[in-house]
Amino acid sequence: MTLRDRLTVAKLKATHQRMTILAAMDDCKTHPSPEKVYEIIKPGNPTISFATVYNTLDSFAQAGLISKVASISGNLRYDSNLGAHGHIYCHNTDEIIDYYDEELNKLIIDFFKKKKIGNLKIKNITLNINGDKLDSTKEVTIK
Amino acid sequence: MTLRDRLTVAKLKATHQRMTILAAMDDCKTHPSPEKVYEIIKPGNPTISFATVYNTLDSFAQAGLISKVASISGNLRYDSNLGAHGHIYCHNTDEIIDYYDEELNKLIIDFFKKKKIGNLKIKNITLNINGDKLDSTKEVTIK
DNA sequence: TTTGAACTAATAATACTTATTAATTAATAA
DNA sequence: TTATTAATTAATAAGTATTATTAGTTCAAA
Repeated sequence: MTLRDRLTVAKLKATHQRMTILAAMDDCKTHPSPEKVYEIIKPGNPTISFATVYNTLDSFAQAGLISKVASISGNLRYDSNLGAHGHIYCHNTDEIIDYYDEELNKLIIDFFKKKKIGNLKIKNITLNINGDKLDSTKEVTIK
Repeated sequence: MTLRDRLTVAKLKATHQRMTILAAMDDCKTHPSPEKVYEIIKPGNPTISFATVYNTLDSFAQAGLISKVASISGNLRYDSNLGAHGHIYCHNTDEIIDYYDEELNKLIIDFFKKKKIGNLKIKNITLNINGDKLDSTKEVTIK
């Protein structure tokens, strides 16, 4: 689906600013802060204001186009990956890395089929792995 | 262990302010923000400043006496429950509720015995359940 | 096109967090 | 017990992050 159509489906007017920001989120594999998104689009779109980026990301999250990610550092972070997945939080580098494992996903789904949580409309269930990178210049590896 | 001893073990001087704040955290079953902790102790300790509460909570977290909890709303939240447990995030009420299930805990531990995550020193693994309370005047129930 | 509601840019206001510093306090040793 | 000293605190200033305001602009429907 095109950027325009996705915005229309979300009942948001398809403005240049919004399409630019949505495209940037699509491309961004990290979990960027509003500041970071602003830096990414700034060179190609010098007239888009920071407040617009900030408010637009919030409206995208409200509309379900992206999601907010809880962060330890306290800063806002957004996630363009809407599928079920977990996160690895590297506290010492402030990185948030996606974690997905088919088997784990199934395990969790099966578990919550049996469990009942009342008075709550569940949006999603995610597994968080908290830790510190040992070598901050290298990647975290999963196998 | 007494409040005094716990502070001493953590290599923090056992001041009146710290013992007051640590006791408040012990009693607090929610996951309070610095502001909330300040409100709790204020009536009985009108001379303790907000900055002291703020900085003290941070030093407690550094020392491992309590832990920081990631929050969606972006505000700092602390947790006095240091055992392995997950959280239920109610986005519409900004509540964070502890979730612990013996079977789930075992499932996750067993899973990560098999998985290897490299270049990361894992502190803890928690399951987050995100959702909205249906009736915000009532509790979330688990069974 | 024209029209009107939605949106944006710029910036002001507010809220949150961190830093500074003089005064105070706890823990140690005399 | 008191003196000493390094750590801590209160008060507040400074720095960031977030939200609100508003005049002007843009989009999309007619």
